[in-house]
Amino acid sequence: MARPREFDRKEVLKKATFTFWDKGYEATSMEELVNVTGLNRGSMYNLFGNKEGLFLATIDNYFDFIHETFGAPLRKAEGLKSIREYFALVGGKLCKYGRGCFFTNSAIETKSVPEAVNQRVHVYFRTQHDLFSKCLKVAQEKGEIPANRDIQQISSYLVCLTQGLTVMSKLNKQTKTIQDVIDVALEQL
Amino acid sequence: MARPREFDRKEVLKKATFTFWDKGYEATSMEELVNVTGLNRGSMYNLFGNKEGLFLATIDNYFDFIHETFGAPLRKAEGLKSIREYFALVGGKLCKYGRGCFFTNSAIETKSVPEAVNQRVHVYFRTQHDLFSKCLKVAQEKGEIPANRDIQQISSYLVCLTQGLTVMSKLNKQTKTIQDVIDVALEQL
DNA sequence: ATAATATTAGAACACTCATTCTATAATCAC
DNA sequence: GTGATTATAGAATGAGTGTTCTAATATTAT
Repeated sequence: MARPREFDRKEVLKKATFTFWDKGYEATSMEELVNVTGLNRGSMYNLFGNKEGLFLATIDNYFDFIHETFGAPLRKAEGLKSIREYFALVGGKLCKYGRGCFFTNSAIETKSVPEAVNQRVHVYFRTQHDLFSKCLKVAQEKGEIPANRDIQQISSYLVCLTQGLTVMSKLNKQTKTIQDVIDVALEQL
Repeated sequence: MARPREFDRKEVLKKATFTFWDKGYEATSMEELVNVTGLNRGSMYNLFGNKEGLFLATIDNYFDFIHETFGAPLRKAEGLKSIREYFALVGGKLCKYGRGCFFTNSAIETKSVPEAVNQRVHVYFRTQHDLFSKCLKVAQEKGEIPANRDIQQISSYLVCLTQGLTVMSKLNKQTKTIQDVIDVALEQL
């Protein structure tokens, strides 16, 4: 039998995620990742293969985080209430972390990032769109929004809103501005 | 007297701008910039000092481009009409180029980009906010929007919308989706 | 204790990066 | 022409990159 690991894969991944999320794929060096995780270089390559593999792992890790944290209100699909709850949550967290969204950041960096990451980013935004659609459908059944409104259109609008908020949170850290935008944006629903 | 230049500074800058705009600061090498501009390495450093200087020059060049192209309808300040015109223009160009907005991309890359660039990015978004405000004020005077609405709030919302569209144009190149979002977003104004 | 396996620390490698330097060629005023 | 100046082509530099390798150390079942 062999010597057991001295580190926790989850912990390592978490630290790497924050680093990539903060600085992007290209600007983050393995040197820095080794320092920040405290993990040995060799163990790093053993665990994740290479920089691409590690980045993919952090993207997956982030997806799980998003799914748990922000997906929850949308999956309840209780109509407009769920959507308002979602944006309240997003607004709060965006201001708190000030890093924007890891997926959005990677979407902007699309030309440098491994192709597998681009695919996951697309899946994520499609998932988000679908979740909005389901909530809006319920809202329509409840009579919260007019029956003649195009749900796909509004879903795209809400995806756009999320991405806009994401960028703003990297520029302007004032919680009030983010909250103002959410208020105006959801007024019409 | 000395030998005259064989290149046009404006042309060089244009090519460099597209490259940085497309790939970002960190992922673009001087090697590539030398190839893409056709300019000699030495002349490059003579003209712009270093990579930072060149990037700053492209950011300024891009600002002028934006100011001329997209600023025009907003500076007319004819109320809601100007704002609708602006988003029609933005929607069209975003889809056509598929590069997003150079300022937004740089805002996301904020940690790697020279500090002077971050300052310019902030100035740009403040300018955009102010232009929206002026248009909305006129709209309010004309009675196009209710007198009790908060203009600063709506301006922030429109800035957010622009940034969201920008990100979407890098993800989804369908013109229809972009147009759909603009339609929904401006419905309430 | 021994054998087997894993982790560690860090040297080594090949490559790319931004930048500088050198030598040559081209242009102009005189 | 001469001399001054500048562009050009590309070699050279030194630091940083992702990755691999080596040797030593630690752990555990037997």
